[in-house]
Amino acid sequence: MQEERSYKDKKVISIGTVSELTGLSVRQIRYYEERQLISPERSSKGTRKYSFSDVERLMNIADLREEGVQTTEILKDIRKKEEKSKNPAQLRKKMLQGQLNAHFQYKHNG
Amino acid sequence: MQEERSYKDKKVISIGTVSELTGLSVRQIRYYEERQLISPERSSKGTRKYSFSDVERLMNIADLREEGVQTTEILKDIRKKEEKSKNPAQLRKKMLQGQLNAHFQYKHNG
DNA sequence: CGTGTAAGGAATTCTGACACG
DNA sequence: CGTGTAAGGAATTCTGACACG
Repeated sequence: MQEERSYKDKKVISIGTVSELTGLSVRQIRYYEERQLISPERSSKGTRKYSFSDVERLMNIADLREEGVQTTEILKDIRKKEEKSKNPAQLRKKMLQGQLNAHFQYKHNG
Repeated sequence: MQEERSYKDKKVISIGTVSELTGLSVRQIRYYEERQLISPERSSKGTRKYSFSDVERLMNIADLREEGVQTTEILKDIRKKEEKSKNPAQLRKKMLQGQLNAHFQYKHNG
């Protein structure tokens, strides 16, 4: 419905609410922005506004940080993922490759 | 995907942002709550939180108010609509009736 | 590197109330 | 009835910085 997508990406949530939603401190959320892991928008008065997508991404970041992954590494991961989603042809190719791998593995094991 | 639905109904937007999104004043938004046209949640510290659904409803309310419809009437409208969406069988019946009406009207006019 | 905290200021939100109509 | 506004207080958000490690 296209409308649904816009809800997920619309930046309307303030940092305090994001903090509650993710369990991260306000300080952490601002720091991840400094490291370019997220890019909130600014409201007319300068307060940060986040989308549900941002919240999800922050939860991923939180998980990775708990595993000890540094923000620099996380940034690389994010860039890889974005590259993929911007190149559907390449994505399909990789998925096909995955299926082929699974296929041959099945034959070998069977 | 079920997830999408949750974005639309999750109450995370503060009143100032809702005001920007709808063009209504903060005073108006609070008043419509007093008249039971909307029911935001309260955050841990007592601030009102709205969902995208609430924002949409407020835009409808704004349109009706501009036409001069009083809040009491708007409340009735809302209750009617909610009744319908809670009774799918009745809803289908009404839609069928609508189709029948359109059919006969067509025959008469043609 | 990643995060806590105190600092000072600006803007938000809340409630109850008075005003106008 | 519907909405604006001033009032006083509490909580939020912002930035730049110092601290620890």
